[in-house]
Amino acid sequence: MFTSSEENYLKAIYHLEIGVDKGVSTNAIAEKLVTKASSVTDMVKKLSEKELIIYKKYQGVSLTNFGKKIASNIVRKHRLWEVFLVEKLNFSWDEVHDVAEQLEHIKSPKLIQQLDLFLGFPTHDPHGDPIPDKDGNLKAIEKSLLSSLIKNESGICVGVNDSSKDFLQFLDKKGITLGKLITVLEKEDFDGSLFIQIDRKKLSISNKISNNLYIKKQ
Amino acid sequence: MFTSSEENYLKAIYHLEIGVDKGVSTNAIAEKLVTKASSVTDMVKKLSEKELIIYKKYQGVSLTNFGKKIASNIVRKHRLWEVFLVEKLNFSWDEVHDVAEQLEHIKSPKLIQQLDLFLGFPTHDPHGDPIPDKDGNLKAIEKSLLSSLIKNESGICVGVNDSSKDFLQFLDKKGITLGKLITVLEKEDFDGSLFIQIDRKKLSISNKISNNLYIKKQ
DNA sequence: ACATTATTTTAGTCTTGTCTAAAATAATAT
DNA sequence: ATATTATTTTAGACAAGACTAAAATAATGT
Ligand SMILES: [Mn+2]
Ligand SMILES: [Mn+2]
Ligand SMILES: [Mn+2]
Ligand SMILES: [Mn+2]
Repeated sequence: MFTSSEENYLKAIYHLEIGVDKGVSTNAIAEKLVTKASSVTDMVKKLSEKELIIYKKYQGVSLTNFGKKIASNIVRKHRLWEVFLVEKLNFSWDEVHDVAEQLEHIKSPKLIQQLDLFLGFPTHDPHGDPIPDKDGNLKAIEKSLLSSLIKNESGICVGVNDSSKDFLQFLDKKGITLGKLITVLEKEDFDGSLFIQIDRKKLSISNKISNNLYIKKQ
Repeated sequence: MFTSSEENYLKAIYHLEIGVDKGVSTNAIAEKLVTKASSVTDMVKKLSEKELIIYKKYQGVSLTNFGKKIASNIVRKHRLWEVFLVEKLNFSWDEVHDVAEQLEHIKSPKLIQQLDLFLGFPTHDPHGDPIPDKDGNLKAIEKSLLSSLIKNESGICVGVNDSSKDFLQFLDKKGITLGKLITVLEKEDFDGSLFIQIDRKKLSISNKISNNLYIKKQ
């Protein structure tokens, strides 16, 4: 149906337009896809021709319903494959992304339907991100940034805001994984750092870390 | 490392040079890949530049050891994915090929290593074809065409020579699947057709069929 | 041996997706 | 209001991988 390149542009726009009400800028897409603005302009014209996005010169772009459907399906495939890699093939959560970037472009509706079944219809990927259903709907989980907790509050770790290898490996090193209970013992006002309890360990984490960890308050 | 297109050419040459001692012809490759001879000439020059094949004008081509390694690895991936689709995702043997054609190009050594483990190190794919190991070696199974059996001989069905959807679905319809015991009850000399027993059923099959079914004699 | 046919290669073109450099437009600052 | 800067688009080029048509070479038949 569509080329891998087209799919990657749709996916980028899908992620970029979340939570913003104006069009996604050419430069934003270029940065996300590590390409040049001129290349983006070219592709954006093609996607517009195919009614996947709305595009007016200098105005940025937004997905049509059709485009949204295609894009969310790529995200769905990406996240299902990530679950597969972690649950069935012993990958760790910092190893799955690059492979999923390839697998998400495999074309076979039956494959994804059966994979979904095989995995037991997961709703979230290994990073806590929701998996869209066939219609693109996603089950929003109520979550807050760890940095928003105050002293003596606690919650379960349910996701990350930054999925980079570096950050995920850092969390592993500190013993922070999804499902763990975190309690805020102290909060330093001057730098926003937290002194937390996780398992039997107490540790101090910077504001940069707590701004990238999602918690389900309890 | 290599593009999907390059990998497809290498795989085609790999399959075509089995059992022949002279170079694989341009036309043979073109036919297998459903492309034009001129396109093949172009690609063959590139692969030759990269030391994947030996090519001299008008002489046909053959894989170098390096090319053979790359090609057998694609075949390995193709067949492991076919096993996965049948064993884990409820695909039937006539549905797996097209998806495997895509999956074989996914680049991740860890993925294949873990898939192999997950599947229990299978040696053959759903069509009875051997799965090359990491070094390209394949475990040859002794097998004969069903058409070579004589009256009252029998054997286990271990593979197909034709993996087309049509043929595989025909076999399903007749209840012929890998692992089944087949006994030749009668052999007609004038058309080579066989009257065989499989399970409790007796049926007649044409020479065209028996020429595409591999049997392990017993 | 030579004419005919089949195969392979070359030459030139096209599409996709990228790039650089330059031009056009929009946003911002004085 | 105008100058400066930032963003976006256009123009032109390139590489990969395909194609058609024509030329070159090899194979075959008489
Ligand atoms: Mn990912
Ligand atoms: Mn993810
Ligand atoms: Mn196959
Ligand atoms: Mn097979």
